This record gives sequence, structure tokens and C-alpha cells, in this order.
Amino acid sequence: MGSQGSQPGRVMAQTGRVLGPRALKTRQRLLDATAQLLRDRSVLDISVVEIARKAETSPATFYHYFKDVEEATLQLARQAIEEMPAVLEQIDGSWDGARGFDTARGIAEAFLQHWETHHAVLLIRNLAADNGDRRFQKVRRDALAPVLERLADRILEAQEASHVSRTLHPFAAAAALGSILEKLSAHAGELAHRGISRDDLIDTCAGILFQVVTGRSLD
Amino acid sequence: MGSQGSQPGRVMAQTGRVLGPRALKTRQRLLDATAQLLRDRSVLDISVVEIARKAETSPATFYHYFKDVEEATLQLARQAIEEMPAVLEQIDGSWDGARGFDTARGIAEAFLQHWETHHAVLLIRNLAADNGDRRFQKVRRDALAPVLERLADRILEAQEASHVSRTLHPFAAAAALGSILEKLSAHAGELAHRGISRDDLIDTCAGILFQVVTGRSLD
DNA sequence: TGTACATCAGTGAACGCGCGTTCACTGATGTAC
DNA sequence: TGTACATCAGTGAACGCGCGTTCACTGATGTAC
Repeated sequence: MGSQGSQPGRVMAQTGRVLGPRALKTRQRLLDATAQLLRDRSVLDISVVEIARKAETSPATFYHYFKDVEEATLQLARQAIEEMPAVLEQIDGSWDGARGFDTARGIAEAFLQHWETHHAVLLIRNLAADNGDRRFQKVRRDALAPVLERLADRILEAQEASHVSRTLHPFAAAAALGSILEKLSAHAGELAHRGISRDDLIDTCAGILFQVVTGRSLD
Repeated sequence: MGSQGSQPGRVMAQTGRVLGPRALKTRQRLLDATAQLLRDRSVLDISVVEIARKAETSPATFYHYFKDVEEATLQLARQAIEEMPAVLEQIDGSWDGARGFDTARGIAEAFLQHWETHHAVLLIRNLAADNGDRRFQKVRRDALAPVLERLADRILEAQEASHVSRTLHPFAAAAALGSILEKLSAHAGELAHRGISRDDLIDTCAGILFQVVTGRSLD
């Protein structure tokens, strides 16, 4: 997961040198500063100079570790992946009977958590990926693929048991469910105006998840 | 729908003057140039100077019509709304029996069309809205609300006929379906690598739509 | 334990570029009589 | 129908600012003996 691909597992400076513990701290400080800035302004008005200021270091230092602001953002997106296991655990839970809905709820909760924590970074990741940037596409795929594949497996099982229609393409359906989950946190803010609570939202998403994955009706 | 809110229905220059036909053309040329630039680069690297160059006019002219690049983007997002009626027509179609699936398919098709046409602008609209920008939130709401409300109505009807569980909040469910539709076109590109065709995708989305709106199973 | 040296890490200061923005102006179009 | 004038629309050129980027340098840390 280095900033260059040339020496896997080792974080490196732009020069290709392996970083010592002190350097790693400075680098992380720059990343944290970037994340913080992204929280309250748009990517559009964030500069290297500003990041350096916030991290209490100089722009020259920034360039030791990152080519530009985009690359720092990419790193942040990579770090965000590390929480996904929490979501995976949920999916592996039981989908049988009434407990299936609880499993679906657990997934929705874990996802919402993930998004609330990394809101700004994930939005940019998705924008860049949707705009065709390969590196961001890969990061997003790495984050979502395990989740989607497991969901697709469940759907396939349900199809083989004739609970779910063959009209649905398992992976495409999983991806569609993924997009609901990704939008959850954005909706939370907006739907509050319509008197829809966080719980309503989670229940509703879980309900759709449950219905599509198991092919069974709720209630 | 003017660039200022002060005189509704009339497009105005920054000075507040109502525009003549010649001025309207110039303004539209600037908007078109912006849309074109957004198509092949990120918003991040689009400048007033560049837009003016592409529109074969001067930066000074740009400032006659827009405060900044963001405002031009906002206008483009407003113009994109005008196609939504095509989607609405679909929703008002029949949801009964086997024709329900065709209706769902029509919605997915119309939405995909909409996104393929305005890809870049809609991405930015959503990013800005998700980042909390009120003006972009309003534009997005104006575009989606009619669609979501109609979907929510259908879901409510199905609940009253006891076809759909009360666990789903009608409007929240509609919003969730909306997020699938919005992601459709982004997925189209990425899922192609997994051997999922455009039709698979539309069928799958339509399937989920049908299932959630009517509460019935497919096949 | 102390000293010399090598490498790692960080930075001050400067440069130049390109952009945002504005002003005073010119040219185009419309209207009155 | 022609002329004078008012308003609309567009622009060349300039200014200043702030950012990206780099270089030559200093200070910190580690290591050999």
C-alpha cells in the first residue's frame, strides 16, 4: 500500500526511499490535515499550501510524500478500506427466518457508520471513480468487492433454491444494493426534513436488502 | 429560473438587467462550453478563462452572466431537470400483472438515458448537494421529488392492499430506489468488466423496482 | 562512553505562472421623430 | 427614409494575488569503532 507501487507493503517518499517512524508520523499528520480540511470545504478549494499550514509543516515537506493533493486523497481512501471487515462479518450472519432481517439491519448499520466516519473522502473517491480515474476505481472496487461478492453469493443460493427470480443478475443486484447503502448517509440528512428518522431509513434499507437477497416478503 | 432570484422567469445578467436574444445566445454558448469541458476533465481543473476561450469570447463576458464557474454548473443542472417528465410518464403506467415489470423497465431506461446525457453535470450536482450546498440540494430535490413522490404513492397503495410490509417507509424506500437509478449509468461502465450487459443491468434494476413497489415476486 | 560520520527528515525563501477579476472602452442594435 | 441618440452587448489589456514547485540548506537521528 505504498504511495508508489514499486515496493509493496512499504510506505515510501516520492524519492522511493523507505520511511522511518518519524517520517511516517509526519506523513500521517499531512493526511489527517487533508481529511480535516475536506470535512469543511469542497475539494475544489484545498491547496497544498493550506494542508501544510494545517499540519504545521512546510509545503516542501508535503512534496516529500505526495505528488499532489489528489494523491493524498487517494491514500485516505485506501485507509478507509480497513474498516470493511466489520461489514463482512454481518453478511456472514444468518439469513434464515426472522433473523435474516436482523442481519440486513446489521449490514445497513455498519455501512452507515463507515460513511459517517469517512463522508468527505468517500464522496471524492466516488466522484473521481465515476469520472473514470483508474486509481480511484480500484480503491472503490477493493473496498466494495468483498461485500458485493458475498451478497451475490447469497442471492445465487436463493436463486438455486428458487426463492429469487433468475431475472436478477446476482452481481448486478448486489451492486444495486451497494448503491443504496452508499447513499444511506447522504439521505439521512435530507430525508430528516420529511420526518424520516435514522431508524426508518435503516429499517427501509434493511427491508429492501432482505427482500432482494432472500426473495422472501417481510412481516 | 433566472440566475438571480429577484425576477422569476427572466434570465438576467449579474447587473440584474433582463437579457435580449443576442445576449441569451452568448450565455448559452458559455453554458455549452462549460458542459463540454466538464465532459472530459474534472471540475477541479476548469477555469473561467478556459470556458471563455472555448466559447470564443472573453472572460469579462463570462462575468456578465455568472458569478463563477459553480454558478454556471448550477444553471446546467437546472436545465437538466427539463427531461424528467419522460420518467414521470413511465411511472404513471400500469403496475398490474406482468405489465408492471415493463413499467419498471421503462423507468430504468428513461433514467439511464437522462444520466448518460448529463453524466458530468449530475455528478457535480450530487457532490455539491452531498457536501451540503443548499442551491444544489434544491436543484436535485426539484429534479427527483416528483419521481420519488409518485413512487412513494404506489408503495403506499400496495401497503394499503397489504402487498407490501409496513416496515418500509414509502418515501424512504422511494429514495433508496432513486439511488439505484442514479447509480445505474456509473455501474454500467464498471460492471461491463464482469460480463454484465446493459440489459442485465436494466432488468436487474427493474426487477428490484418492481419487487419493492408492488411487493410481488418476479416470474 | 565518546566522537565522527552518514543518512534521514524537514524547511525558508524564492520564482514564475496562470488565474480571477475589473475597468474603461468599442461596436451592435434598437427607437424616436 | 434617414439621422441622432440611448441602450445593449462584448472585449483588450492590465493588475495583483496566491498557489505550485523547487533548491540549497539546516537540524535530527542513527551507527561504527
